[in-house]
Amino acid sequence: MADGGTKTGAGRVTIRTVAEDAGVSVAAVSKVMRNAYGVSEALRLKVEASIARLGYRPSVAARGMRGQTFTLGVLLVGIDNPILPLIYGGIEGVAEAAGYKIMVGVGAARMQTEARLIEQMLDNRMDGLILVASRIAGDVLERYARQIPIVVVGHHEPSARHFDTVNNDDRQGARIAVGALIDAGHRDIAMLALPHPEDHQANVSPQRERGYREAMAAAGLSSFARIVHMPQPEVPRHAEMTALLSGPDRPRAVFCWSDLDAIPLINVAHELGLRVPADVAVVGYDNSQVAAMPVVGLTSVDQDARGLGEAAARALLSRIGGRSEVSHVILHPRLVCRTSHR
Amino acid sequence: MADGGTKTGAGRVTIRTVAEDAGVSVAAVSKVMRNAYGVSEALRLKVEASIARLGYRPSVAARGMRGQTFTLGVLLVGIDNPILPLIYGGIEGVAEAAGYKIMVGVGAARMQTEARLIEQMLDNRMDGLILVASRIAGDVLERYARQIPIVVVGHHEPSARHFDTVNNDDRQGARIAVGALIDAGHRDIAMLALPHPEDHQANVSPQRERGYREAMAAAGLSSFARIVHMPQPEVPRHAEMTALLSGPDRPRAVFCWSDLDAIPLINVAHELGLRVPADVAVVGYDNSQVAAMPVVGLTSVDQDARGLGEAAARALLSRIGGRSEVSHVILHPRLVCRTSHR
DNA sequence: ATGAAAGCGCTAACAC
DNA sequence: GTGTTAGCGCTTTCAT
Repeated sequence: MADGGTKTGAGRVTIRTVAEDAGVSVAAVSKVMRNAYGVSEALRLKVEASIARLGYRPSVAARGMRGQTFTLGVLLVGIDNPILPLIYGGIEGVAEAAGYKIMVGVGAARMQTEARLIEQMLDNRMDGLILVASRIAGDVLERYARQIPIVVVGHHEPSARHFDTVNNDDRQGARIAVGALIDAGHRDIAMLALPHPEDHQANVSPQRERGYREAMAAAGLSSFARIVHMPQPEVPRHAEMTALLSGPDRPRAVFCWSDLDAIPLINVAHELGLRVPADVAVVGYDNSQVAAMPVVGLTSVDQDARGLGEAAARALLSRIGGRSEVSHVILHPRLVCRTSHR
Repeated sequence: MADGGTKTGAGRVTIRTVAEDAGVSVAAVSKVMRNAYGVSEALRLKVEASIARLGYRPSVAARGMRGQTFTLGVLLVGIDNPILPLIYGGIEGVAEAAGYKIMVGVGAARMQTEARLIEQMLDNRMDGLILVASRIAGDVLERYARQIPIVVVGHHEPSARHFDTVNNDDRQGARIAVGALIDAGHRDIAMLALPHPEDHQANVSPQRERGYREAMAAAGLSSFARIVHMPQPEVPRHAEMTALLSGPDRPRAVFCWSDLDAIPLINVAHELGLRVPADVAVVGYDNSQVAAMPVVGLTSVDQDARGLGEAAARALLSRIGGRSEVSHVILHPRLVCRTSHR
């Protein structure tokens, strides 16, 4: 392997180097590093001086072999979903303030990859894990949760007992979105949803479908209700969307499970010469940056992504701190109105 | 801390567990794990059976204390740049095929954060580092490169000696973009660039500025050449762009250093009632997903982001493998034509 | 309050 | 070809 290496080579400053420099024991240095109990002010000062002078940085690897690594693992499903940076920002803010580092694992939305990623984090001795928009089933997570504190964001598992969840109220968000469409005078409102998942109600799309149905029913519009499930992610959605908007029974309005599909839908409408919202109104979910662009002007549900991240980090830290009762946080979404729905 | 823990607790399967189960020494197991030289087929089979049966996974932390971790660190500046997922995909493909894991560090574009991130990766005993769009100065990197193999993507340091670089030819890309504008009949072509960096020519924007000037000069249009530098990232660019497009000497065409600014510019034009490209033509750089949307239709330079990632990973692996001569890879960009430039 | 020493799980010499 | 063993840098009892 490469020469350099961080290995024991000549230069590397270890806890022992510091101890010798400060004229104390390694145990003393260790205690100072961890703010442990039982160090005199004088000793702490000496040690801190040496640490600063030598530029000592503890090895996370060595730490991980016995104690905490003070590192949180964050699992992201792909890095192309525009909501992720916001969630991540929230996590980072809280974690950093508490003196924790973050390592990110990026997984395509394949379940197998995700499981590998969790194990990788385990192998790296993270102190805790935040799973964002994971697709892994609840019972599998319960098993992992026995090995490491876990918080899940964007996946509804209200009956989970050994890991925490943080979500926005997807049903409510959908009701708000559909309500806005109804208030704007639309009746023939369709919904664009993800393909049917195997593990029923845990994912966000099915939750939003429920909210959609509830809102339609409450307005006496159940007869208009229809949910179009997108084909698998591998299949291009373009054809499906074109079919939806060019058929004879084209809906007058569409509530999309996510901006990820709402924005392409607006583009398909544009291609077909349909005006938004005059010919077809659209509301999305996530209030992503692209939605806010004037040429798009997509009305969208904002789920306070940063708040989700912050709540997740707080939950994880309290788990690490010893809490064992489960915690399920639900944040309230709000609608951001632009030009696409009325 | 939390009960569970991955610590030595009851269950954890270590190399010793495997050794006992297989009836061999720990060294034997270690060798099998690393495909090291000198293990009989019979022994290897026994050990592999035990590993599978016990579900053994080596601790990266422990590995890192003596040997390689088989983990590559990837430093991303923010996760909101749409080109990053592609680069990442390229890195991951090559790394995975070679049996390496990846850990991602996410840093806002603040330089101090980046340095911290590098040290964090060092602390975690990564085998090598890929820095994507880093802003860190070359001499600082040279220093870090003595401790760990480093490859930099999207930062021109042709004279670097201890770390490798992988880039697209930003000057050429700019020349192609400006050439397309000239071919479309435009003469009054401005360029939108990043704020002037301290470390002159290393970043991509200044390289693209050079290409812009060269192309303008070659066409005898130097008198039209003008580069508008965006304000610092904290300041909203909106006002600056509005000023550019609404002044009396509004340019007829704009080459933008990145889609990141080209897309907002198109939106500003839209707000001002300007038609693109009839009133103002626009060409961007990076060929991001949003650029491809029909409502945007942005002509943009594609720098083969996935190829950059793959080249970077290959370079890093060969560094780790022992190469010590420096390697500077340059890929060739191509223009993707849409509706915004003619 | 401080330090000595026993590991943590693994790799890499070095014996056999 | 296989096993023994000495660390890697740190945390953590347990003496002092």
